[in-house]
Amino acid sequence: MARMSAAERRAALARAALVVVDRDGVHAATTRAIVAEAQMPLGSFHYAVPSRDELLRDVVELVVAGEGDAALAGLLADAVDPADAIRRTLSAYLEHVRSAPGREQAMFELTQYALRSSELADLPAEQYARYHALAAEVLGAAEAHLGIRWTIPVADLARLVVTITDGVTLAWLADRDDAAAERTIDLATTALVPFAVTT
Amino acid sequence: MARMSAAERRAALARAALVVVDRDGVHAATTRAIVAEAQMPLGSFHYAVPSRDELLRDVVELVVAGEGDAALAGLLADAVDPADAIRRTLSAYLEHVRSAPGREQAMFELTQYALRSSELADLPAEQYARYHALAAEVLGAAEAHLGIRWTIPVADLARLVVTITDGVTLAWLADRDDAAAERTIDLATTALVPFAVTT
DNA sequence: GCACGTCTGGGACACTTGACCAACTCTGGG
DNA sequence: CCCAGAGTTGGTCAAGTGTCCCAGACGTGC
Repeated sequence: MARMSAAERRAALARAALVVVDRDGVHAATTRAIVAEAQMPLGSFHYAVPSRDELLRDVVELVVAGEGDAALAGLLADAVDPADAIRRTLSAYLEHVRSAPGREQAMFELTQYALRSSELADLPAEQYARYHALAAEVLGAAEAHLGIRWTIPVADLARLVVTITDGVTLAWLADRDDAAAERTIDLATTALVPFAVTT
Repeated sequence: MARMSAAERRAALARAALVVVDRDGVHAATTRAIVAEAQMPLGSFHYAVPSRDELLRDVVELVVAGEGDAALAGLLADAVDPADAIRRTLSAYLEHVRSAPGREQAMFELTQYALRSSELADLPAEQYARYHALAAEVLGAAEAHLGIRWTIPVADLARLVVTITDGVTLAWLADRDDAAAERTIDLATTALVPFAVTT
């Protein structure tokens, strides 16, 4: 194995763990599966990381960061009106989920796992705070880009948006019904539009 | 141990497994933990059930059935208008979650677990079909009780409602923010009301 | 009364898991 | 040059896992 610092090795292990969790689920992310994915000997694991839970914390960080990048990537591009913008944004999110279902499922699994763990119990709250902040950021940017104003506090609307994306994702993961998911997004769009007024 | 048929024993094991899953999570629902909860010797397990996964299938059935009872229990009681009815129903659901967070989390965990398992992969689709049907039933009953009509197909609206309850539950489980959850419900109510017209 | 099929329950097996260690190798600063 | 400390690695441990087995107890039909 190439020589690398403990910090680098830890980061590499976190990336490998994410690959395993994505492909096989959290319950399959054993120390051995992770080092196999990272092509390291088992001994390296506890040299770079104090415990398995500690590494999973890193993985959550990784997932949350990745989620942010995807959400912000050029969504408000060329929408003609608020309804179009909302629909496109939600559809883009669904597309993001469809392109990597395992990763999105891993996100849920990690949240549930953390909630049950005494050492990781604080993570989910932080994780969702980040999601809500991210959604608020997108909504705030939309005001400027579309020449509109939200008639209710952006923080509240952000939470509702995350609620909808989570719910749509969960149902789609369960039944993989693309058409139904699109219809739900259309409906949600119709329901959200009245919260925007043109300035 | 009292004498009982294999079928009865299987049902008792399923109930015990649900208690364990509720309290400690799916990953803690080992054969030994389940038989300990049911106060049975370990040997009884594989006499009554061919495999652990097979029992988890029963548990999902149990949860889904219980969920249905809770959702239908006197929700449309005494609402003065559609908005009130929607808000009360969603709030009642949130209260249901708050009173038994472990069970609701267990529901999500079981869904995710089933999605990863090759033998249980068909369960989540069925599970969500039941949820959607249940929501549609409630919405249909609301039309009669409230003297309204939904302006869009009830099936589509049902999926949106499940989307919202799932999303609200997920966020609340993560941050336990009662006030924020209530605000989300208020907002969702406002967004849904336009889909109802009085007849 | 008695055999036969159902049920009981303690023990065992083969395997996986997270964690740890002691012995080795390499590298950079004095 | 050399040596202290950082990094590497295979082996090992105790605990826990799902599954299976079998000797016995029970209760029911003949």
